[in-house]
Parts: sequence; C-alpha cells; structure tokens
Amino acid sequence: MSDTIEQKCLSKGVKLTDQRRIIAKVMSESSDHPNVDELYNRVSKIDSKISIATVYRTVKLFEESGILTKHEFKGGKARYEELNEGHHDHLIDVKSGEIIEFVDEEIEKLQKKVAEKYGYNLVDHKLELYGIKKKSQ
Amino acid sequence: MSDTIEQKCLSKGVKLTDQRRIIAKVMSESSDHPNVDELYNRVSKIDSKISIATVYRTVKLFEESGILTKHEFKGGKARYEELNEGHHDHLIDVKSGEIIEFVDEEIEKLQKKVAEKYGYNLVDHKLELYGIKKKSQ
DNA sequence: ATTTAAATTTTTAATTATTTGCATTTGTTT
DNA sequence: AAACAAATGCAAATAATTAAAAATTTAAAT
Repeated sequence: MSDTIEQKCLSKGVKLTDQRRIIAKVMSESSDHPNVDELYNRVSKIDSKISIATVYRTVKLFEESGILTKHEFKGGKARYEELNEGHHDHLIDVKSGEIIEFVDEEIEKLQKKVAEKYGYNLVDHKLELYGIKKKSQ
Repeated sequence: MSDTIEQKCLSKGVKLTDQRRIIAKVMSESSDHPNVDELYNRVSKIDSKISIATVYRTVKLFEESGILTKHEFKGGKARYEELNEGHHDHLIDVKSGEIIEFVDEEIEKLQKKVAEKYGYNLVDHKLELYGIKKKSQ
C-alpha cells in the first residue's frame, strides 16, 4: 500500500477540506471498488452531513488530479479506485460481482502493438474479463 | 457482409413489425456504431412517426436475441453494432471519436488464459484501446 | 480582529439517458 | 367480425449525474 490519498493531494497541490479529507480517507481504506452510492454511505457514517453532491464533485476532482480512476463496468454505476503505480485490469465474477485485479505484461505489450499498427499512440485502454467461477474439484 | 438483421430475426424467430424492420434495415446498412439518438434520427427519415421508445425497445430486443451488441465506451451513450461471427475489439480515436475494429488472436488467447489462471471460465470480455493518431511522416 | 473576497458545501432544481405505464393501434385467432 | 394478444406512441417516471443559487467556511487583506 503506497501513499494515502491525503498525501497525494498534498504533493499534487489539491486543496483539502474536512469533507474531502473524509472522502479521501474512506477511499484509501477501501480495498474494493466502490460506486458513489457506496462511498456516500461509508462517509456518511463518519460525517452524516456530507452531501452526495460533494461526493460526486470530489471523486471527479480526484480523478482529474490523477488520484482516482473511474471504471464503468458493464451495466452498472461508475466505480472508483485509488490509482497507484501498479496498473492492472479487472476480472469480474458475473455471478457475485466480485472484482479481481490482474496484470498481464504480455497483453499490455500487445495492446500497444495493435495501436501502433493502426498508427496510434495508446493513451488509455480498458480490459475487462467477465467470468464464471469454475467448480473447484 | 453477412446476413441482414431481418434475416437473422427470421431465423431466430424474432417477430418483425414495420418499425422493427426499418430499424433493422438502418442498422444493417450502418457501418459505424450508432447510439440510440443517431439511430433514431436515421429511422425518422424513413418513417417520422417511429418513437424513440420503440427504438430503445427494439435495440434491447435485438441485443437480447443476440443480433446486436451494446458498447458502453467511455463517458458516452451506449452504442450498438450488428453482431456477426467475427468478433473484434475497438480502437477509439480520442480526438475524433472514430472507431477502428481489430482482432488480435493472441490477446484473445491470453485473456482466456488469465481467466483460467484465477479459476474462471471466460464468458465475456471488453477490450478498448484509446489512442491519438500519430502524425504521418 | 474585521472586512472582503474566494472557494466550497448544501440544498434544490435541471439534465441526460433510459425505462415504464397506459391508452391506442395493429395483428392474430376463432 | 368479435375477442385476445402483442406492439407502439406518448408522456410521465427513474436513475445517475451535474449545475445553479444561496449559505457557509476558509483565506487574504486591511
């Protein structure tokens, strides 16, 4: 676990307020990928006065500052995750909704290669695998 | 270009009405990936009485019947595309919005391998590359 | 320490994309 | 043709998100 979001805000010059600090803390302590609703519920437990509009604005601010990433998995609401050095993709259990993070360097390389082939510089990408857990025997 | 959507409906037992036939025709003749608005505009030129609710209902029906696929590219509205045998992924020009289709068998294989590694059967996946066109020299 | 200005938050209203309820129309069965 | 089902159009309802206005907090300047 690397820097907290609060530390990242400091080093990036993102101003912190009480509510932003709480949102930052909750996100930093979340090991899953909460959507705004879930995040709002968690911060509400710490300060019930925080409005959902602030949560929306803050995750957007953090995203624009490169502190969080937004995922738009199939058919659901946007989910947020702290952005750390180690990039990864996601494998989603279609039954339970569980999200597994993975990295595959080979796939990464091939993606870049595909973009190059068409004359593009790859600036972003999204890879999501949807799977069903195999019966363990 | 394979079967038209109308033919697919016949072979799959999806009932066709005048408006569905028009929507099917417009989709079959579209080589891009229209969103519902764009599709609605195109069908309106043929029959201005078709309502957007019908367009929504029809693309959903076609999707559930395995005739269309729905793409939820970053930050925009859902886009639809005719589903043919040849699966492919998408490279999106972040400046122009242009969408390029590509296939990379190696990536496909690796995806399956990753899912297996975590004990999953891959049932679906989404790979989108976002790129900026290189200056052609 | 007050005043002033700027930024942020809350509350509420507005938007956007999509879906649904319901009356009407169209199609099918008898 | 009457009766029933299915599909459509319209308008209202939802859901997620954003924006506007007013209130409050924070920071800066006197």
